[in-house]
Amino acid sequence: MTHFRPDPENTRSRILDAALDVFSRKGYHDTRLDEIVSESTTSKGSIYFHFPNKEQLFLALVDQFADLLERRVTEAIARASGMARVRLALETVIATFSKYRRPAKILLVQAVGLGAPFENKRNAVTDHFAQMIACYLQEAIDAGEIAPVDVEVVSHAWMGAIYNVIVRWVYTGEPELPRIMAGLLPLLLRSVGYEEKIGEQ
Amino acid sequence: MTHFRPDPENTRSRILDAALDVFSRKGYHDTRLDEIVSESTTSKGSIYFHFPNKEQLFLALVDQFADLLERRVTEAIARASGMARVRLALETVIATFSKYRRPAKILLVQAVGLGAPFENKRNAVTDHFAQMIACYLQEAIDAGEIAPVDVEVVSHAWMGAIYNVIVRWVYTGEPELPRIMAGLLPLLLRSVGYEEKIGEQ
Amino acid sequence: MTHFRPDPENTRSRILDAALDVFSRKGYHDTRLDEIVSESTTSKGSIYFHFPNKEQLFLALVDQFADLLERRVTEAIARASGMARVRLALETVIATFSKYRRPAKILLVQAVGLGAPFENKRNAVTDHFAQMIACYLQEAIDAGEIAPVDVEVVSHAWMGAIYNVIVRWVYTGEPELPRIMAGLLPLLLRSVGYEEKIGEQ
Amino acid sequence: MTHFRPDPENTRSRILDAALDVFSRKGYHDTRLDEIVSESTTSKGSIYFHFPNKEQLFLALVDQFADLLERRVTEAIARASGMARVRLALETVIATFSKYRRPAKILLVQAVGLGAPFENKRNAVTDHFAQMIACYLQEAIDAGEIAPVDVEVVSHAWMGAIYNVIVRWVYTGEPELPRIMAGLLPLLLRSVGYEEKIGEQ
DNA sequence: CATGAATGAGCGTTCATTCAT
DNA sequence: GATGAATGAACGCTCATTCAT
Repeated sequence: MTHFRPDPENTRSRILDAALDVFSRKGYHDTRLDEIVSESTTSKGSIYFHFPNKEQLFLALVDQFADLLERRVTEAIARASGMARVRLALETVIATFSKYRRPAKILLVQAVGLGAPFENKRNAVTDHFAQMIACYLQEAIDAGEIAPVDVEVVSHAWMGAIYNVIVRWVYTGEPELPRIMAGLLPLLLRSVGYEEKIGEQ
Repeated sequence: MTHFRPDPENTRSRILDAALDVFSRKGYHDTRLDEIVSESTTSKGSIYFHFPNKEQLFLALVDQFADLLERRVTEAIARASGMARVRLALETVIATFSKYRRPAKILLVQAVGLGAPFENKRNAVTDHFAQMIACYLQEAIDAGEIAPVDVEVVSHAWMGAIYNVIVRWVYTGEPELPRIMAGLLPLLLRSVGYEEKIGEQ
Repeated sequence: MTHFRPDPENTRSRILDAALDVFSRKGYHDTRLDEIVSESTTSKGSIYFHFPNKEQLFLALVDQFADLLERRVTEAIARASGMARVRLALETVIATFSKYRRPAKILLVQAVGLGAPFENKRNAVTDHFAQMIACYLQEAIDAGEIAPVDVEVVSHAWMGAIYNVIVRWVYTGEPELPRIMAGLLPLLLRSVGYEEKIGEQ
Repeated sequence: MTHFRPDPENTRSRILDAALDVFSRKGYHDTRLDEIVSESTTSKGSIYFHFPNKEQLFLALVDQFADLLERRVTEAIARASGMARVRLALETVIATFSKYRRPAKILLVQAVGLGAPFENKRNAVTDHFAQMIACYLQEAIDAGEIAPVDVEVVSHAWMGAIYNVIVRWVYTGEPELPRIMAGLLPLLLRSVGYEEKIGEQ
């Protein structure tokens, strides 16, 4: 057999693309390496050249998306403060999940309930953003923008609220994104007694 | 002289107990039927006499807990109406998850990300309670107790909020249950503009 | 498929028989589990039910033969002493190798040059018998039957001499066993200055 | 300005050196081409430029050492005859094995038990020297230096004796070389009734 | 000549499921 | 009803070999 090499430098990307597709559709355990192989027009050997094993290939996808999420949020809140920053963080998380359906499904669904090496992954990402939000919330409380609340509980509740609505949207496509944006964000902010002024943003 | 005759229901229960224990600790895929066999002091054959296969054994546990949840909530809201009923429903869901740590873990974690035959299960349970809550919320809105909101978004956001806080508690034991109860419920109610009166249960 | 079970208790033996046959013909690495499966009229699962892995299956054969060798020699020398005992030990080793061609090939050829878990096996067996012989030789020296020699060197040289002649016989069938018996034993005994009396034994 | 042009023989040697090292340490099957690559600071392609495949690379080492052995023995016995020639041949074989520990291990251990293409190799080398010795022995018998013996059995027994003592020394370093030299050679010669005169080299 | 990414046939091992006892 | 030895399809992973650069 001749080695068809249409774009030598991109083998790794082609693998990641195919893996993202198959993993997000079938989940970790129902994904066969052979499916990724054929979908990526590479070979088993290539996968194992670029990734140590199936698990690490999966985790590479999760990490890749977690990093993207982090970057987006960090950029978004760069010049904001107080509740505006909280709002931007939440908004960016929702928007990013919405924009990247398949990575979102991998992080929020397929990475759940796996064994020890994975389990912490989703929780780690969640905790990271929850802590970030808790921190900003506390600042808003200290600044007197909102009344005191249990920021730890609030931040994790918010992450869960976002996750669940997004997961449902990932699966069913409902409710439509505008409705989510319009309904979810005010709901979260209202839960800490922060009413957005009409016409803002 | 009477022979020792094993109580059939007893065997089935021993299997379910062992399955609950192992599944909740290791998850669906990392659980070997052999582990359930040894933990239940039964046999492979017994498991396959009482359950058609591994999948159905797992689902039996999920169903069992979903039914319990349903019963508890139904009882709790029997004589209430309006936002009081909403409050009771949420409260009961949280309380029941808290009381049954391992079944909660199975429903909220281990049943996630499995193949088609499973994932409908978790989503079905979630949807069921979300719809129930959406329905009661709508009544409260119609009754003028709270301002109009997107009940579909709200109910799924609430379920997610509860799930995530509970999942974290299942894993880490934090925050302590009283704090969850004190922090989460008011948060959810406040998110639809419903302030509990001081002193109210 | 129905489970054909002609002799339920003998599955393990059938596996060992087939393994002995295939391993002795092809060597450890060139033996495929599938070949043992078909030759044993069992299944892959059965092999892994009775043995933890390929390596241990192979070692079971080696150990089995090493034990047999030990037993034979021990019985043979039970009531002898001095050089007569030495002679009997050597004779029994040669005779047993000759009688069990395939196990001999496994121990003397196929178990050589494998990785760490095996390597010591052949050496261990060799050392064991060499030490035994060295011990008896020393007694014969102390008793004045033969002149002093380096018993450590002698015993290992003897084992090697026997091994090599047997290995050649295993491969080529030459020289014929009587010639080996007639030529090898006197050679070894003469090497320590012990001449057998004509007509003895 | 002259370009740096790698000496082709140098590359080939580096590969052989690395191969000798790794093969002698890990054996044929446990050696990965990648290990030889890194140890030789060359590349996969280089190995396949200089050798047709792994097997031939291994055999090149065996042949190289067999040739050396042959040369040494031939030189040593050039001007001798009768039992003196036999003694010199044996002595040179032992001395050469002792001097080249790693090649000896490859020939005597790692080349054993491999598939058809190899095992003829080790056996061929053994047979070659055995026949050479058998031939010289026969001459000594014909010349009346020693009593008649089965030269075929004797020569293979001798090779085995030497091999086994050397193999043990290769693994354990025991017994020390002088003891081997002092003990093994007289033992072999005595086995055919040839007593060295005191004071003789 | 040298390089190393790419290939893919091949194999050991797992484990849910079956069924004779 | 209970038991556990037996089954075999299925899969992750290895590694010698190739060849475009």
